[in-house]
Amino acid sequence: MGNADLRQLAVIEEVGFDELDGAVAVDAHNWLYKYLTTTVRFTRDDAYTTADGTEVPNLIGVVRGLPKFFENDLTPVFVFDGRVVGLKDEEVESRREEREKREAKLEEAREAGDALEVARLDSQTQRLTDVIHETTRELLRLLDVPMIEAPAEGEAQASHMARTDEDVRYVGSDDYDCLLLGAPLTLRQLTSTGDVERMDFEATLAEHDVTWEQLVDVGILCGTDFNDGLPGYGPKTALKAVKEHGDLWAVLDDEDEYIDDADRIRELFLDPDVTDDYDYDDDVDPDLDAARDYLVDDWGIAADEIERAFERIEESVTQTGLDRWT
DNA sequence: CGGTAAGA
DNA sequence: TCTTACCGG
Repeated sequence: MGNADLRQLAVIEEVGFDELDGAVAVDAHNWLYKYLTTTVRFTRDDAYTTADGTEVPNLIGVVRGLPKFFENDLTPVFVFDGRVVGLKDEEVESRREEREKREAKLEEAREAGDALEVARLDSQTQRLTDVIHETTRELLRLLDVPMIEAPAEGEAQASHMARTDEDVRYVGSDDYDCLLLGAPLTLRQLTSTGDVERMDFEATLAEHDVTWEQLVDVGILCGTDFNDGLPGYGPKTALKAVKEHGDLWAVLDDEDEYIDDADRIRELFLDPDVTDDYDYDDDVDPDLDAARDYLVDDWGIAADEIERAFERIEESVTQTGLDRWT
């Protein structure tokens, strides 16, 4: 039941930032989530929580995460999710169960007086709140960072842009779904300090001598966000079966198995709900004073927490000028 | 999602 | 060698 199965099939190369340039369509949800779970420490609630208890770890996270793009000649285009798409009842149900399990553990920790565990579980349940989304957008707006609203899933829109928009060279996401969505080059680990992983769609197809449709079929057999996959089918077995029988239907026929809505799931990857009706200006001209005021005056962020990040943004944006691809 | 231990 | 289940982040 994991897309991580696809890692074993994907052609992935480590690349240095100096090998990259151009625009990258960043899956905003994935980037924010990753940033909040890795960089922002739940042990330091104080720095990220306002006087009235609103948690806005994203404000520091976003402003500290941006210089990495600018300093390396990458223009981020943040792609936000639209409406939630296509989740089956089973998936909704299992998420509800997960949430209830977490809440039970949280209650348990509260009763035991385990403050650290409470903070940890708390930060897991909160995560990407409406406030976090709204304030992230406002901050990006002030910093003049390009943003796109996806009609449905952000990673689908980002993958579509990388496939069809000649100015967009990469998708930025850690999600292996991007491979099934046909994103030519996906940059993983953009939030970490080390090297970036570049996942190559065409090279992956060539490596295993399969078509895009067949790769999607392999993914469905292993299991995706939308289905459970066949028991006993991991990446190797699924790939072998699809190549042997040609496509998903032939494999299911041979195994006398059935996957609910398989045709619909296939379409979610091969022909997702995306739009060409977007535009953005990659000539980034941030209003640094306004952004700084927003963080410090409106949200009470300590000025010294963000000063260095602002210096880096100012230097990199004014020095290189991010408009050289227009 | 990554790592890993266990089992088939 | 491959799949699964679990945990910690």
